[in-house]
Amino acid sequence: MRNYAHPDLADVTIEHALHALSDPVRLDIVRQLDRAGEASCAALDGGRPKSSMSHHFRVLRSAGLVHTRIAGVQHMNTLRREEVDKRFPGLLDAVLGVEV
Amino acid sequence: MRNYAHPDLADVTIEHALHALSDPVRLDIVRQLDRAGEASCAALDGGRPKSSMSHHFRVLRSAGLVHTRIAGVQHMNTLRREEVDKRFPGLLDAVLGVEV
DNA sequence: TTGATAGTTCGTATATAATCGAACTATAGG
DNA sequence: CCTATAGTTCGATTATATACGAACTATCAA
Repeated sequence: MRNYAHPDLADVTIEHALHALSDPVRLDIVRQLDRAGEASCAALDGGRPKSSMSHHFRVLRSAGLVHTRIAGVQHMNTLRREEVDKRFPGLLDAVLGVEV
Repeated sequence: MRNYAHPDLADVTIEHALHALSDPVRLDIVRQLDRAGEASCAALDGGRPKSSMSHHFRVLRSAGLVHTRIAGVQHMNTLRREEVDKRFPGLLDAVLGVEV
């Protein structure tokens, strides 16, 4: 694995983004990235198996929500905030702003 | 069927709402209700079987997004706009405002 | 009361998604 | 070169969703 492909936000549908956000594990990841700014996969796993997390990060990347950069042995994730905000204005604000 | 139970929005999670909105058929229903204000099930079916539509309306109701009132032989649906806006501020604006 | 209309419920088939162990790949450090 | 670490990929299992025909229920109108 040299590096990841990240889709152009123009190619991401709102359905795709909503689906990615509708899973509790992934929503938790997104919330943590929103606070933390950048984090490795391991830092966000909450005790779940690596293969499960790998699956969820893949879904988040394919929905254009998360960017993953390889930094040595770690894969560092960030929210694609600006791009997502441009493509889906107000969506992340709404989702992240909810009283839980 | 005398009438429907509609959940209190306080009992609806954001995950549940996002999941309900992530299906293209249901998103289409929500868009149409947003424009039309109120519509029967049949008016929104786009040629799909009644049993399929019944399923999707049930999901939308259980996510607190749609209210259904029985009017004679028809079941009239509306978006629960105000309540959803109070529970998930900005969510419907974001979802309905997207460039398709 | 008969028939038409609108929608539900049930059952089943099929598709999609989540979970996670095991084997694998890549990088860093000793 | 060896080992540990971080994460991926594969494959199998299980869970959850979707799709939709068929039979049913409720209402209205003739």
